[in-house]
Amino acid sequence: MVTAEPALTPGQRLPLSRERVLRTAVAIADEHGIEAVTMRRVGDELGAEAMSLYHHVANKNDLLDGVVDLVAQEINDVVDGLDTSGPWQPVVRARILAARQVLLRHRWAPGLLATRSALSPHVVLYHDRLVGLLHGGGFSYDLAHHALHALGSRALGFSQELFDPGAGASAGPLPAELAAAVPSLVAMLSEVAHDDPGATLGWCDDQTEFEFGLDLLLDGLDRRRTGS
Amino acid sequence: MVTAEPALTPGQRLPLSRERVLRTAVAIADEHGIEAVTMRRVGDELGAEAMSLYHHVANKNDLLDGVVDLVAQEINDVVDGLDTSGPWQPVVRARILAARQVLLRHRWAPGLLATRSALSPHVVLYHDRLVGLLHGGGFSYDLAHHALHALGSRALGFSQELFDPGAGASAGPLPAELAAAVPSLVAMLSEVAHDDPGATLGWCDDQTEFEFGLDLLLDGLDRRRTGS
DNA sequence: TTGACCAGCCTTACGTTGTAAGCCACTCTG
DNA sequence: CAGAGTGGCTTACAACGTAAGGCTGGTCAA
Repeated sequence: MVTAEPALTPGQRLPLSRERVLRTAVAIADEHGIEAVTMRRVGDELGAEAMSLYHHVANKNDLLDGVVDLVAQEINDVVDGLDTSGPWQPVVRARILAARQVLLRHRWAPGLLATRSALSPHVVLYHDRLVGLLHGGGFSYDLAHHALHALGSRALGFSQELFDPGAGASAGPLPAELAAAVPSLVAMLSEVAHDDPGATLGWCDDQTEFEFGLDLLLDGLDRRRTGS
Repeated sequence: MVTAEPALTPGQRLPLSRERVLRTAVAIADEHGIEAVTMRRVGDELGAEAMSLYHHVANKNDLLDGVVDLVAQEINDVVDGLDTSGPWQPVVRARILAARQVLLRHRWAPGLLATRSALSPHVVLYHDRLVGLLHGGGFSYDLAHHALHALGSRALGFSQELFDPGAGASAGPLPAELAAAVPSLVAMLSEVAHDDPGATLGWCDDQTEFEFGLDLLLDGLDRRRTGS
């Protein structure tokens, strides 16, 4: 039972709608992972047949696009409430970290975001506001443009980690024969106290590391801005 | 056990092997995209049946893991030939840009890399060498660890772009009603001369923008290293 | 030499997926 | 009241990964 429903006269069913379909898909993904989102499953959850969904979404691709946009909308709802006064850097930083918090509620979302080619209106909106803040903070549009590229997915609060250097410490050591071949990693991992394997966003992207990389970029951008 | 290739009498068929299966999968992906890589298709291409592949790969997941590792191996083959003398920063920079060149030959690879959870031995090797270079260049292991996280997928030569700010310029303007809602983006795009929509790596990640973001990170890391 | 074994191929079949096609029951509108 | 949506449902199909097992030729111990 995924959605709270208004009281209906018994026997009557709440009609489907694009909104309900998308929200149900998000709920399923939150609870069982994105791979559990199938047309039949979404239909089941709504007490309908898979084919009925096609009256509200064009196809599964469209459904996933809608799901992404819904998450992006959730991000915008959060960041629009943030204070935008003061120097650009803490403002942008807080905004990105707030977006990140939303994505932490939908761990499957970064992976989905990354595979969508169609541009979600709310993702575009998000970046528009970001450019506005940068420009208002003294960035030329040219530098703001570079900034968007440089931040990449970090602008929305996640980063792509291809391989988790901390996994060897927490999830058991590397396979022995591989460990012998990677002395620098072994040395690094034995020295790094990676004692907070807490909230990660997919690819060993814990909060501290995310903020480190983000600040590296923001500091660098500010230096480019002031021409120092 | 890798058997040397036997001289075949004409009409006889080259036997399958994990190596051949993986190389064929890479070839199919290069030519028709990663979604064209199905067990049946790989089998066809080898003149064999889909089920025969299972004698050489455990399942499709294993096949894709192998494909990723093959690409990573190709990267290692290239970067191992690079000069590693001199200051760390240009050495690492050149190495990452060389890795990028390999990925540009396999445009589907970044997307695949991003979805694999199992760690590829060659990806691990690549990062080991990178850590070695950083440490040799004056990084503490702790800072090197942060550096890996900060670079993320950029260490291997690509970046995750969720939305292409240049697409509006090259692929026709945004939908009109959306354009009206994003004044900052419109202003930015009208000012930015985005005249080289050439070699991109998936998500509007052209060479200039990639290098801009990379240098931002490398400069920042060097500053952290020297404690300035 | 012979017989057991087995690696490496093939065939058949099943469950799951997205979705095309079409039926039917409403509710509007002319 | 006729006709046209609108929004459900049923049926059916092709493509996918892969389980199960058959055939065949080569290897090797007895």
